[in-house]
Order: sequence, then structure tokens, then C-alpha cells
Amino acid sequence: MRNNPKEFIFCEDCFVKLHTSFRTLSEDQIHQLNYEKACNLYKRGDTVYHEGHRGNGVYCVNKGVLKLYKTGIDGKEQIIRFAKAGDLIGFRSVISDEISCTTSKVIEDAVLCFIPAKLFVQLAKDNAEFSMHLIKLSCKELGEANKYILDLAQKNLRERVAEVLVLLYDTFELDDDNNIKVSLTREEVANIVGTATESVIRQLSDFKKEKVIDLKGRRIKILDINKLKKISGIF
Amino acid sequence: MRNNPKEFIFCEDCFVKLHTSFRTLSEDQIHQLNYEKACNLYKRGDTVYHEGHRGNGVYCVNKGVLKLYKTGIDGKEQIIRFAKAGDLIGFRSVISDEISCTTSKVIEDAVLCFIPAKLFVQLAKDNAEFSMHLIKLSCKELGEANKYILDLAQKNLRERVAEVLVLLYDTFELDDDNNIKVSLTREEVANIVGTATESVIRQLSDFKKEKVIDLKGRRIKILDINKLKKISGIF
DNA sequence: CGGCTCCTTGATCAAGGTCAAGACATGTGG
DNA sequence: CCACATGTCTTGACCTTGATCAAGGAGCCG
Repeated sequence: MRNNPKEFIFCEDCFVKLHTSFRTLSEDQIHQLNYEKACNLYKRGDTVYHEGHRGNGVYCVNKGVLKLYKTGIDGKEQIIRFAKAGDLIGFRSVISDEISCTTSKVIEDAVLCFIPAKLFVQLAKDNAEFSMHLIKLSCKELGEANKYILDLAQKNLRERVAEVLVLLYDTFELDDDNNIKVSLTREEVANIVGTATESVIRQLSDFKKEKVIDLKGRRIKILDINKLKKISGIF
Repeated sequence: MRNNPKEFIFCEDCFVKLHTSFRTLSEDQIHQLNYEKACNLYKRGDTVYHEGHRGNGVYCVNKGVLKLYKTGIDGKEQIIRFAKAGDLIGFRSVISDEISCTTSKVIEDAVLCFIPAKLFVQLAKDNAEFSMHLIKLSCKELGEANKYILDLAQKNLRERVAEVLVLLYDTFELDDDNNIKVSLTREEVANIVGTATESVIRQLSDFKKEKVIDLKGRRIKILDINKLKKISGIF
């Protein structure tokens, strides 16, 4: 379907491997993984898989940033989470053998390694440590999703925007100039917060007035992360 | 800590077992489970475990209904899900070795079998089929949580109340008189929907006026489930 | 330069949260 | 049996939050 540039990455010495569940695999299993996987380059805007489709494999993010989102009634995206180097995406639907519940789209050019569903499931069945890792992974995601539910249900816009800034800070860290190291459109920020684009813009300018952040185009500079954490209600 | 009446249930012929991940256990493992587990009766209002505490085991619901909720800033509960006969609760924190992210409270008198964390984890490690079941379980919950996030972020009150009624219908079914077979306070319904008690009451009376449901005290009678599904945006 | 896309701000309005009061049901003790 | 207290349910009035609509500005690219 796609015809993305091939990338050659050897699982044996992939630095990402060390940070993923794959580090629990045996040498043989790693060889098999290396043999069967396929790595490709994806550009910003590329869709890796679609909500509602059957996932025929799992992707390991070697490089880049992706957003995973669900699409609402009028086509409005709700971003569920981001994925960056070392993250696995698409494994929920492969494991539970359901259709994919999110769409994943590239935000920053990415290198993804595709692992066929059959192999992935086989690895999980054969290697107890690997499968324990996967359970932990999904349980961790579940915990975060539950927290998200609470926030959406009970926090106001100001608190949620602050919280998202903290989330971005934690996930992507800051560059030398204290800017959050990811470039999102205002609409994308709104689609995490669960609000209208204009509302996010207004709240961001408020934070700017309060000297909590600074804005330069799409770049968000963090001036007072503790204040943000306090506003968001994280202690 | 508690001193609940003991209940004697034999895993070997527990009807609930057939519907849970435990059906994948070997005969030996079932015996071990039966030997180490402890079953107790819990009354309405009892708290089984608390958010923020370390879970030292998993509970298998043999009978009754529980709500799992997170507590918000001002003490407002956000109900994440319900548990009924055949459901496992508390396994997220045991598996991921984190503190519990929800509180679980009994809504209808329940019989719960407690399985020590150590045994549970051991079973997962020893039995690949069992652990695959657990992954599927958490992936399924994750899918539901993601759906919930979308709904909270994008649907209005009317749609969400309708959706919760459908959820209750699907989860608890109807009695002979088409009443939903669970008794929740209006506040509890509001804590699922993520809104104020008064707003739920108003929306329920609207639905009553529209002949979609009927209300008699706490009982909710479903008159037109398809209309509700349509309103909620589930097709 | 014109034509994009995205960002920003202002004005307006509706959804739903909050507060207050009363209704109703239930249980308790006298 | 009544009087009373308690907890939940319901309704009305009011007001805040944030969504929507509209218009203009800024930046980028062919």
C-alpha cells in the first residue's frame, strides 16, 4: 500500500531495544525478530494505521513522534496519547484481536519497524517475561487512561491546559532554550485537552500574561513548570 | 482489618470460573488457587480497596456489584467501571506493581474471592494462556477507557446520559418489568456521566417526557433502547 | 505577489454548573 | 401511632464557562 523508503536497523544492536519489552527476548528470538521485521521511514502527516481497521502487526518506534487519536462524530480528533522512540504502537488490537481503536499519524518524521502480528503473538506466548512486560505496558496505559477520564470529567479548561503542558514537558522534554521539544498545532493541543482551538489559544495567552510560559509561533517555552503543576492539580 | 463473614466456594466447581481467565488454569493450578484464596461476603457500602494503596492481591467477583472510581479534587467520585460476577478487580495494580488507581466499593452485596498477589503473578508467569488472557483483559479495558475519553471530551450531556443508560442496560440487563437490574443513586449516575447530580436528573426527566424511559424512584425502566442508542451516537 | 494554512482576538450565546428550597421516602425513638 | 431527623430526589433561578461565529493578522511557499 505505502511505498516508504526502507531503513535498515539491526535489532541486535538497536539502541531502542534496550528500552522496550524486546530486551526480554532471547538471542534466537531477537534474530527472528530482526529477520521478519520491516523498517520504514514515515513523513509528517503519514497515517500508519486507521481506526476501525484490523491491525496486522505492531510497530516499534525507532525515531520520531506520532499521535494516536480517535475520531469523533463530526470528524474532530481526540488525541489519546503520543508515541516516541522506544514505544510500541498497535499492539492493543493485535493482542486482543480487535479492530484498531485509534488512528496513528506521524507528527515528526519517524522510523518505524513493523512486526507481523503472528510473530508478535508467538513471541508473547513463548516468552513469559516478554508477555509480562506487555501486560505491564497495557496496565500502565490503562492507569493513564483512567486518570485522563477523571481529568476530563472534573477539571476545568485552565487546569486541563496546564496539565497538558506538563504532559508535553514530561514526554518530550525541553530544548536548550526551554522550549517544549515538539511542534503541535493549536488545534492538536485542543484535541488533547478536549476543547475548541480558540479556547486553548485564549488559555495559552493567559498563561503567557502570567509569565508561566512564553509563546513564539508554535513554540511553547516553559518559564515556571512548578506553577503549571500546581495549576493542573498535580502535586 | 475487616472481619467479613467467610464464604466457602470451591474453585473446582465455581460457575464463575468458566467465565474468567481462570478457566485456562491447569488442574493443579486450580487446586492451588482453591487452597490459597479466601472468600468473603461484603455488604453494600463496604470498600474493598482504596485508591493510592498498594494492592496485595486480586479479587474475583463471585456475586454482587461493585463500582470502581477515582476520587477528584473536591472528593467527587468519577466512576470508571462496574464489576459483577465473573469480573476480576485489582489486577492492574498487582500486575504493574503500582499503587491502586481506583477505589472499589460494593453497590450490591457481594461475595469476593481474594487471590494473593504473589500467587496471581506466579500463575501468570507459569501459564502462557492465562497471561495472554490477562493481556487481552487489560487491552479490552484500555479500549473501553479510550472510548470513554472520546465521549467525555466530545459528547454533550444528553448524549452521555443516553450512553450511560445503554451501558447499564448492556452490563446489568433488565428485569421482568424492563427495569435496569441495578439500583444507583442519581449521584452515582452523575459520577459515571461526569456531570452534576441535578443535570442528570433533568436529563432523565427529559427522557421520561420523551417516553424513552420511565422513572419510579431509583428504578429506571427502559422503554426504547434503540432510541437511546441513537441519541448516544452508538450505531 | 497571491493563495495557502494557521493563529489570534472580539462578540455573542447556550449548555450546564451552582445555589437554594421544597418534596418525598424511610427509619428512629418516644 | 406520631414527630422528627436524615438522605435522596426534584425543580427553579441564576450565572459562569467555554463553544461558536466572524474577521483580521502572521507566516510560508510556489
